[in-house]
Amino acid sequence: MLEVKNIKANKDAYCEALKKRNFDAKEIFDDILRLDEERRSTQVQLDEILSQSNNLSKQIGQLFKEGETEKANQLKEKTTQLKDDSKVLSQQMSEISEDLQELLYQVPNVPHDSVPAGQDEEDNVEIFKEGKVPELSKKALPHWELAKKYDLIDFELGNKITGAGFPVFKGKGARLQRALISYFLDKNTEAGYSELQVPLLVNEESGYGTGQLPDKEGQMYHVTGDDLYLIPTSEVPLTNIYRNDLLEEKKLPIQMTTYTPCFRREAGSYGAHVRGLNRLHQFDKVELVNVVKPENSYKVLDEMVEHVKGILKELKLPYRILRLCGGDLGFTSALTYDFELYSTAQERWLEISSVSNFETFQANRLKIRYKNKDKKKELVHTLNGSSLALPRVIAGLLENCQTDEGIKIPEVLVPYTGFEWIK
RNA sequence: GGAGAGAUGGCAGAGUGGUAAUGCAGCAGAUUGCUAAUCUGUCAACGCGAAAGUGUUGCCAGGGUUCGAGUCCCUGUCUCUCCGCCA
Repeated sequence: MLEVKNIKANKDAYCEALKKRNFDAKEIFDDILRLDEERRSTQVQLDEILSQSNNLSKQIGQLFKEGETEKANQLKEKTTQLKDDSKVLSQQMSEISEDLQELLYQVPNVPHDSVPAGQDEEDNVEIFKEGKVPELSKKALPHWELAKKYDLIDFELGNKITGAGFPVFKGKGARLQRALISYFLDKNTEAGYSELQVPLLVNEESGYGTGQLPDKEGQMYHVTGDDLYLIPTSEVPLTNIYRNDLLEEKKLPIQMTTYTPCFRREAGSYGAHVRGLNRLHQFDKVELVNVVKPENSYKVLDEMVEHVKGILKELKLPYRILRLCGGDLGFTSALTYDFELYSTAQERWLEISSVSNFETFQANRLKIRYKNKDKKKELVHTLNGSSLALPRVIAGLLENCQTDEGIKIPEVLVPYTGFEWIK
């Protein structure tokens, strides 16, 4: 959620920047500023009336004490009008605030200067590429075939237990996944992140805090019996840890990492591109969240990108980094880099990580602030990134590391898996 | 799941209808010849004001009664104790 005072100060610049997202903000900004004016003038009137009514109450109390019942009763009559007025005004006040809130929720984050204009993923800009795409033999298989051949993942079994998109990992497949989780968490804690374990179910308030609600309600599994939501990403519980907090400056930066399963309904996405591990209803992910001072956020964003690069480099997997264009940028993000792993057998790129700076957009909704040097309260910047989404890393790993003899496990993982080959 | 008790500022803790004591911590200022003491000020949100200031709101949340609610009534949430169940 954008801050009204910033919209006021930078209206034209924001409008221009939002065009990169193909979002026409002019009208909605006018409405927001108008409602903000209304809200303030209404508050002035309301405060005045309440002030009078408080004064009268005090007088009445005093008169009763002194036994001047008649005078007190006279004053009581005067409060009736004030009461009616204040009811009307406070009703107006809450309507205006609600309308204002609703409009603010509709405006996406203002893209960073470096974000290219564009319609969709076609317009994303590749900024980095690394790792050799292996030359595979004619016999190379996509990961779902490999998973079957080596009995690593059973997709049909998941259908039986739950439904499509809930695979069962088996044997070395399960072990490989566990190894990757441990490896990622170790890399993250080495880099200074503190490891947490968080709830997989969140309440409505948390959903609003990070922006999954109200827009993306249909993407989350809703546990109606207790009115809770299964997390679509651990960003939700992690970032909500600091909801409504006023942090001390010395506490920043806060760096958190966690491993959780993620649950997404993915309604309406079926077809060839969702085969195998490409798109699941339940998948594992190791996440990074940073809560930082505004002046450091872009430096931290770069560090996160370097950190994820380091992991992929060690795994020796071919990947590229994209700077997302305005049209592909998530609603809450100011700047996002996507990491894509090349899936050799499928001959396509798979998104395995997304690293974003939300600036104050989430912090404003979540009310995460800190006291700066001048003792002024200021919103923090929040950032998050995956490190990494497990199923697609496994898909790419299986496909890229396959040989005629079997699947060769990357060296750095061997201490975690306890085996070098899947044969 | 059943029964009972409770929820007040960063923390501790008073307050049963008249407008939130007090203590500790933190921060700021003053003062005293130094790891400290003492005194004063200092909660948050939203406004108004050029500023000094100043108004409103906030005692778990949401409603209600009242001229006036931390206090009374209704609903919900959470915590604690006991019982039941249980990895």
